[in-house]
Amino acid sequence: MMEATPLDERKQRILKAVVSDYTLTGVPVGSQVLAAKYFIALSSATIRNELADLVGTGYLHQPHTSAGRIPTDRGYRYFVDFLMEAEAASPTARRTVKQEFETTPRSVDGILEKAAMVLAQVTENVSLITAPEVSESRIKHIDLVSLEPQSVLIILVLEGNLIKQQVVHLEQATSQDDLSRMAAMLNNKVKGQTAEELAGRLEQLGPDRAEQRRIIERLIESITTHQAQRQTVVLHDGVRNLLRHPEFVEVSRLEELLELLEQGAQLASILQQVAFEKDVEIIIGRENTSSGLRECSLVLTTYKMADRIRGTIGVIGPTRMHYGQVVARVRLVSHATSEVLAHLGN
Amino acid sequence: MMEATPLDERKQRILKAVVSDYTLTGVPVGSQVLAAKYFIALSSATIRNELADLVGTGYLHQPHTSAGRIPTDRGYRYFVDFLMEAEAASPTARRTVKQEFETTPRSVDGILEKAAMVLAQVTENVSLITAPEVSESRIKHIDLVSLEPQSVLIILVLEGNLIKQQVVHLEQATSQDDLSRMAAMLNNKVKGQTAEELAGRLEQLGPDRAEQRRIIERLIESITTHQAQRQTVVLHDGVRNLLRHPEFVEVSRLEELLELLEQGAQLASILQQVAFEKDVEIIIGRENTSSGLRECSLVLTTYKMADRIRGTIGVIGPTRMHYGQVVARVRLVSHATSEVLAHLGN
DNA sequence: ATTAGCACTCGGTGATCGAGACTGCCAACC
DNA sequence: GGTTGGCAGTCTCGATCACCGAGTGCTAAT
Repeated sequence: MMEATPLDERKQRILKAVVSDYTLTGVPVGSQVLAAKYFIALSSATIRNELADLVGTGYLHQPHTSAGRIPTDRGYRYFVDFLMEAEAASPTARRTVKQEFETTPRSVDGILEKAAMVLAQVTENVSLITAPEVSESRIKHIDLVSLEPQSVLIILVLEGNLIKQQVVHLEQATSQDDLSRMAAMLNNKVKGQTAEELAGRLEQLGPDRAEQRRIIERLIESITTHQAQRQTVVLHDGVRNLLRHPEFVEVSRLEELLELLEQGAQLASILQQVAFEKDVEIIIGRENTSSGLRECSLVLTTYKMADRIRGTIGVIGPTRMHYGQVVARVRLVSHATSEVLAHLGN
Repeated sequence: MMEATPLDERKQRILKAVVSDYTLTGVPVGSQVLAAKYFIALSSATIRNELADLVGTGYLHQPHTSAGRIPTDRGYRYFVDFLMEAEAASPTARRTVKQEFETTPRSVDGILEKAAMVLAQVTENVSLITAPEVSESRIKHIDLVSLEPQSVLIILVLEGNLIKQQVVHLEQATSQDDLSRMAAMLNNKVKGQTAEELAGRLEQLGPDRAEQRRIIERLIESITTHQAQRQTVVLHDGVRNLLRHPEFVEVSRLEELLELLEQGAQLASILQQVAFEKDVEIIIGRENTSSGLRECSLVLTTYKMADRIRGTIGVIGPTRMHYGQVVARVRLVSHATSEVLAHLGN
């Protein structure tokens, strides 16, 4: 591995200029362009020397001998960590987000879908959103519907009007009337708890008729285990945006990426590992463990509901992206989404 | 437009051979290849004469003077209408479908998602499925949950354990207890009806306390109108499969297609127009009204639930596809899906 | 009606060449 | 010593060209 050479101020400015120009044009940046556009005071020869150093220390890459320079993953990393200036989201983007969020469905699902759509639109990349963990969500309402004598449909209404269903088989036949009574009782007991908390509360149900108790235990057990083993859902939108980026004319990259998106599990684990301390997390190129993301970067942050962090929201795009702008817009949509979710009520 | 020349038997055989060979190889088919592989008894010169006729009548196309022939949309149409032989789905495909459907979720949503996945896999194309029309589905259970004093969450459990939710605002505050009573009453009255039928049944509710009656009217009105204006949902899967087809190296085609898939409305209207008389409907290339589908074909059929046709299932792929095989596999998955849905119970 | 033969057309491949863009290096300069 | 102008060298890219081969259309013979 290259040693972590500290960069002097001029090298930093040059690196920054290379990243800026390259993200803008997509063409390797030469010393003359740099001298003309960014460093009027310096000659191209001087810049050449500096560029050679930056290649030597691994921040820049030279596709071939007579070409300009492009940033390496390491160069991008240095850029986003130290050089990138905070940008504000453009008025256009703000307006789009505002308009789109003016009318939203009154459910978490619908809001997150819309958020994915908007984020894809304003960043011109693929958006990603993890749905809130069901097991951490408070239960608002339970309903039990008899399907067959020994088969019950459990409906959970969670905070944010998120609805989850599951079918459970009982050992004994149970009528809809009995189920309704149990549902009424459960509603009093469990309201406002999470599925996780439910597991520990079994004892507090108090002595009831023994058979009902058995059934209720079965139902609660089903709820807790079912939700625990459920893998995180990742919504996405905007794949069409990728096609506009020249780095995806080679279809093989796209194929790997689509595979990741369509199966979802691997992405879920990446998104769940997002460090929550930082405001916005950026993962660049080969920093990704998935080989399909070698040429991509992720810009991720979190969103909240009821003042708790509930999920990850962000985008995936080519490594050559305008990080400042994307960060600003991801943050914008994240805040807007949290805001809308807050108004959903308890 | 070309006149509809009836093709003599030899021309038919040649057209069939061209389609078969071209779908297999992807290379324009020449007279020598045809003579060697398909018409040992004939010379290439004879075949050349026939080919020239077929070009003249619009069934074949010649990319340039010294190239072989490829089928036109018209050629494909003639092929699928008159020449295509019924194929059986391969044992591999059968096995895949069987295995995948062995464990399915006990809800329409989950089953259709799985069906989309399987169909994409066995046809190596993009699969499409329309969800059943909610307004035509029988209501199994209604639940009312108070969100805020004047705001109610309506939960409908439809046949197939399909759950639909909506939020409705009331003119007056209503307690959860009152809502629960109304829900119980509604459950007795509406069970087994469709949302469409509900509209006409208002009168039969009988004289109740006037205020409750008003609320119930409001709820039912909300259900019927809400469902009516809901646009059909189109599930899809397998976009990654398209990238394997050489016709999509040109990314612009892909972009149009993705746009269609991600917005969905236009596709929905196409799928809903599928003629139900025919077993399998095939739409070829420019027969499509959408410009994004100019180079694609659709192979569509229907699926059933509770012995009624409920939706469309099929694939979208390049015009150059192995129609016989795709038809067999679409039919296979359609039947398997209907079968699984039947076992969901009422 | 079929076919062998033949001249012709045209796309694809590979080689060649020149222009242009940059570099690296060196010597001169401040 | 850092900086700079100059220059030779390298490499990509696009255009041009010739050639090969596949495939055709036509004609005359069968």
